[in-house]
Amino acid sequence: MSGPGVGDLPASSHLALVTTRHGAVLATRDRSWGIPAGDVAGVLRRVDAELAPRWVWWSAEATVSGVLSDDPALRLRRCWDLAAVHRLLHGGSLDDPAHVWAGVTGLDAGTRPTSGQLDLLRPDGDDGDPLEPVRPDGHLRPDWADGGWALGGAEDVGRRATRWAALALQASDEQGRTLRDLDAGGDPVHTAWSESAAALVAVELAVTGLPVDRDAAEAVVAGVAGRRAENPADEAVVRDTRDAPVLAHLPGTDLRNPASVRSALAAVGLDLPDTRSWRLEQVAGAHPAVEALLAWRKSERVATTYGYRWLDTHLRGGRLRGAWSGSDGGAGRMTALAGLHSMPRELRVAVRAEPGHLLVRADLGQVEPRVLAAVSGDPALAAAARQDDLYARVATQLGVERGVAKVAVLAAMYGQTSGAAGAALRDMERTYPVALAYLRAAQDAGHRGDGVRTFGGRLVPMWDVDEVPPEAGAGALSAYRAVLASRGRFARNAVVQGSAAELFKAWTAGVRARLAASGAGDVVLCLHDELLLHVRADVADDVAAGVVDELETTAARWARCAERGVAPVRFVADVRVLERWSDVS
DNA sequence: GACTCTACGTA
DNA sequence: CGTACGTAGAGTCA
Repeated sequence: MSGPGVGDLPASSHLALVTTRHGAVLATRDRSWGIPAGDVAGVLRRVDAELAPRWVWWSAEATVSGVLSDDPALRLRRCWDLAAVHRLLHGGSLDDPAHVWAGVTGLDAGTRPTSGQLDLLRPDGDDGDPLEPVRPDGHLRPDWADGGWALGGAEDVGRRATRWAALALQASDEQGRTLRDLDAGGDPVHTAWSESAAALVAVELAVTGLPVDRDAAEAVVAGVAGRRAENPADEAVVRDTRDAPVLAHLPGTDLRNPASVRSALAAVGLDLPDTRSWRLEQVAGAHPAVEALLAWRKSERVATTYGYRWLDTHLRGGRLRGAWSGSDGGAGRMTALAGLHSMPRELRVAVRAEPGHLLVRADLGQVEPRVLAAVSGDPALAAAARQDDLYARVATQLGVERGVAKVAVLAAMYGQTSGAAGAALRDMERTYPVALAYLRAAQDAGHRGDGVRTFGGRLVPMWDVDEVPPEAGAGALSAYRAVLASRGRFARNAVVQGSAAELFKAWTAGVRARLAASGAGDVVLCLHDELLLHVRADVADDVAAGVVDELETTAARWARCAERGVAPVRFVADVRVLERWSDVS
């Protein structure tokens, strides 16, 4: 068998893709094509270029990772990621085929069979045709759900892959129907597209990696944490050198044991409830040991987490790589391993464009309050969000200093009620009643234990809380109330943070599409509201302009939901062309 | 070895 | 009694 001819497929339609170690299968509703292993990347490249299908797969991770190892520059344009859409619709982090199929069929995933149960309870395997992935009870057979279908000879695997591809198409149709009926402020179907793109970006990011200059990185590490140790004994020498300045003030302290540090500080007259940095900073002048300890903490952080071991583990061939998730956590932000989301700013000087290339850094300004204005439909906050500096306008509207206004807005979104923010919050209630009511509704839902949905329709489920019996003591009761309150704060924040994540990913998906079309370069880092691109130097300025343009496209799409009470707001990005991430301009 | 606690880097 | 995430070291328990 060979790849499909161009005329064999309808353009711009859903096209299922399943990859195996023997090759791949493409399928429409009524036809399928097999592709031998060596041809997969080439055929996908050609079909994508000529027909621009929306590729349907169970997950980008399972389907595309292998293809990208053969052809790292392959950029498939549009996709429908069943796992990503499942998480959008149903929340949570479980998105394996068994859960996806349970979501599609409306079955309770908790009743799905597992391979263990199959062995124990059904020794005969008498649960239907082994060539049919769906059992009579509607669940996937465990040996299909866990990938067992892909084991065996090329012919058998090819047959099963064809069935698996057909099932993926069926699942995507059903997900699409559910999304179209979903009651959300935004556009769930479009969100499904961008969330699918984000899942693909996650796979691409793991392959592409962040360009890091090892010498520059090691120079930073050396300056902050000391030289590279030559052997385990030398390791102790370097560590003692780091510790010495603090031990001069607090002899005999185990710096890595918070209890030891706390009692050592108490011994010099500083009785603190804990030894966290922000608390130490409050008493910085009280004793020279505090300053030494703060400096030590910084260098110890680099030494243990972002030092030579980190570089040796994750930096290869000038690229720092880690696994990514396109939507993780409660609100569906992207996450990254290998410390890619939390490397200290000091190390950004080592993130450097390769020869002939430049970085394009773009970060969204004040994105969460702008998102709040849009999704809540608050006219006054939206008016502020049409300004370059939202907080300045809020300050005018509240009649306070800009700094106070910023704290008040952030406090409202995070659910803070104490301190100076508490007072400013009352002014917020008066000035932005619609936005505050929106936040309160989310908080109330979370408090009750009900899930909330983001603008794009992502379900953010709430966790269960053990009820306390009526005769419970005051302590148990207040602990219970505290847990309910934390659930409320989480929900209040999730509708903003999650919707902002959707805006970011829609923007990122568009930027990625432009990069793919022009061949200008790659997305190399996604940092919640900041994008880092690595592009050919000769087109860097064009790419930067495209990034701004793409943000306007994304914002306009959001504004099109205006008839549903969504306020048109402006989203702004600071876009710069740089050699090093740390560069100011 | 799995788990919790403390701590801290990023947004 | 301000949100989310990932990583590491020390301690606890088995």
